[in-house]
Amino acid sequence: MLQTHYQVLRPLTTAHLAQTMTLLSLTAEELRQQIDSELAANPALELIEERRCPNCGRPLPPRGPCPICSRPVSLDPDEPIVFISPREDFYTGSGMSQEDYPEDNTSPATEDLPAFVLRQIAPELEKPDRLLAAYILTHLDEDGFLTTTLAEVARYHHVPLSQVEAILHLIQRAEPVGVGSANPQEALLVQLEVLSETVTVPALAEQAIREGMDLLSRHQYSDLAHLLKINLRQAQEIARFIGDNLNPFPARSHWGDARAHSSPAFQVYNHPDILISRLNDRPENPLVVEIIMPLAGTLRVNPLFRQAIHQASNEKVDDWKSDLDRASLFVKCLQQRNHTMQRLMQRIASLQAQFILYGEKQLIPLTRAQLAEELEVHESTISRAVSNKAVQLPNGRIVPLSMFFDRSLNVRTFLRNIIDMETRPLSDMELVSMLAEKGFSVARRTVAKYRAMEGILPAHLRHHHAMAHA
DNA sequence: CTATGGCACGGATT
DNA sequence: AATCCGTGCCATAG
Repeated sequence: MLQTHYQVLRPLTTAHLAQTMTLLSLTAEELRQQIDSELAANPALELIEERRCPNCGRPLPPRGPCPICSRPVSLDPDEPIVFISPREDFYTGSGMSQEDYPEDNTSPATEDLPAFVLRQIAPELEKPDRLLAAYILTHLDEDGFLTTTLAEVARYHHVPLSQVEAILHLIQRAEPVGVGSANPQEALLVQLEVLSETVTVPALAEQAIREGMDLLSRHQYSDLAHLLKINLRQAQEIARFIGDNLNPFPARSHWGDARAHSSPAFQVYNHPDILISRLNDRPENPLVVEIIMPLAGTLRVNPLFRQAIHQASNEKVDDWKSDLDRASLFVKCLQQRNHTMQRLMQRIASLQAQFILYGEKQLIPLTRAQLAEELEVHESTISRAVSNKAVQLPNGRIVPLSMFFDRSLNVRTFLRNIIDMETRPLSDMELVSMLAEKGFSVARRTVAKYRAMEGILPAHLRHHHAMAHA
């Protein structure tokens, strides 16, 4: 069913293997950078124009017909359609400029973020610094994060790094506070610092963000408590403070359209690397899985370059030849990455279709090792492919791809459910038997841990707030 | 005495 | 080889 036009599916050389592995573990965003630099460095590589399906207007995968329109009618409706989807528009890569901010969108503050910020800080800057600030501000994504590095800016403008740092310092402290940070963590730290000038903040909040960022975003409060050497309740208080007062995405216009459950829910999500939706949004249709290729068009070895090599002068010919080899290697590796991702997602989407459609209760336990065996690849291949990637589910939630391998998520969801519906606070022991009825055998101690993970207080501290459901 | 969190151990997973 | 996760044991709080 996968029409793969290339002969080589098995790495031929160690170079091939190494590069494929590297590419596999990159997110779409990182892949974009990799491709950009490769394209810039190698004249033998060529980007050919994007093809769109004449029928539905979608960008087409590198080869073959439109995966949606040309789908055989007889196709098994339970089998997801998986394909590589070139969508440059998802990324505000290197060439982004002001008009990327839509005018008609939301508050006046976001109508033109760079100008808005620049206005605030311009009075404090000399003219050359103002230019530098403007330059930095054009390298923000829609969450207000830097899409470049300070070192790069400094190099580009031939100024000392310290100067750039000073300007960024100003930018970050302008509204929206934290804008221009490299990542959510940095943004939170800046916000915390600014906040601490006016109000008192929890003593360990900074350490929590600095060292426990991932625990925080995954609601693993017990582990956070452990890390900070405090008790669970204090950890939850800190998390709550952070969730209430700080915003990991300072410039995000609508942040949290798919909010999670109870507590201060914030999740660190980047752009999705994979999109899952339902064909035409019709419930009876199969799932559509798009693996994002952050590129408008297709990469290939430039045939003209290949011809020209015969006329190359003798001293150049070796260089050209190596360019050619590199280019074709790169293209091959890219194809291999896509092929692996496609097979992987095909299998995952098929196995976890119920989860994708009906939620966390339906998640079936799945290990990377198991999948590796089925797909006949090495375990580490699956690991690389899964790590650092984000998936957008049909309901709009963006979750890490690793969630498909979460061994206990379904149990925890049931647990949450039981506690939501309880009429009197149930002890962990009672919860164990409730779960047993649902077919989960877990130890008492484990229930306690799951509770903590979900940020649910122990029985004697739970009261009844039967209402409060949206 | 009961309920729960800390710590640590071992097996599974990455 | 390193890390994660479920579990048992024990101390402590109520």
